[in-house]
Amino acid sequence: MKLSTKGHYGLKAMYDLALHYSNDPIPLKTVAERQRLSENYLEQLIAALRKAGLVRSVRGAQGGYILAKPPEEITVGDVVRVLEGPIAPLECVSEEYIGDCDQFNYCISRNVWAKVRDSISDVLDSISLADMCREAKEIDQLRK
Amino acid sequence: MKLSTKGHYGLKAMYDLALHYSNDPIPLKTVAERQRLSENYLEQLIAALRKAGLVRSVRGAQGGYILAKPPEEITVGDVVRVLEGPIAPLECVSEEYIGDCDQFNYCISRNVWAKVRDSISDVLDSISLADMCREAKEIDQLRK
DNA sequence: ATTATTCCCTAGTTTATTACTAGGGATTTA
DNA sequence: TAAATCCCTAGTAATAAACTAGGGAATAAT
Repeated sequence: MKLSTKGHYGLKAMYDLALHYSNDPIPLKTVAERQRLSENYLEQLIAALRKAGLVRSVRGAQGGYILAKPPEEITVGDVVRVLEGPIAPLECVSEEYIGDCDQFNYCISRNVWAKVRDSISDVLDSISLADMCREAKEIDQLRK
Repeated sequence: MKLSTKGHYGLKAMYDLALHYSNDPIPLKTVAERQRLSENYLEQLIAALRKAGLVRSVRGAQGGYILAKPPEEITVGDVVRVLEGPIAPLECVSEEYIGDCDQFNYCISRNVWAKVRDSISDVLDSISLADMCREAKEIDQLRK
């Protein structure tokens, strides 16, 4: 029952872009350093996020990445779905499943995984990047 | 974001044992046939479940497996934890984590996965094998 | 113009895991 | 004693994860 690092790293990157959200693009190198991630690897992840329309890129010197929408309008679910594929603990509970499982319609254990999927989706879709930034601020307050 | 087949197959087997729960043990061969699983593979899974105390085994002819407790007292969470390890979308949100992540205490994305973990746990712990049997019966009723 | 910066793309690599298969031994009932 | 059954270990093929490496294309600053 595991996530890959893709979702985790990708979310960290998006969170970083949200924390520093402005009109100026942020170079990936900066993000990678701040979040301590491999830049080359992160490149691959953010490419997927760009193709999905969650970030915009600006090429050339002084270039970088910016969120395509304000942090309030991007949820963790959006990010995770791009990087990890559809949320589905098992293939056959994916919304996109076109399968050949002969027990499809009366598989009881399948119903269990469908419930799990729904609860994961609910959580991920209920948290925006802005929520994460807010939480970070609160934690910072408590420290002082 | 995937489960392995272990959890799925193992749950199917436990569900099968629950459906046919009585004083007599059920040979694994029967379970494997009914649930269409590889017997050899299932052996490995049920060995883990036995060591965890969820099923009892009876050796020799007329032997087989029986649930160690009535279906009401075994949850899906019990089964899944044995086969998939602790419920944790990421290592560092496992209860058992003894780690070296330097951002441990202020990693915001980690908090997200902790929420996911809790919601998965809630779902899995709220469903017993008996619940699954009941659901199967209801579906069967609707069909008639 | 040129150089430095940055995004962009693809291919290769290492390691681990998954999902088995295979086969033999131990135990018990008929 | 034979058949049924659990029990255990080792091997294996395929896949995916998590990168590394390196070069090309676009743009801004000089």
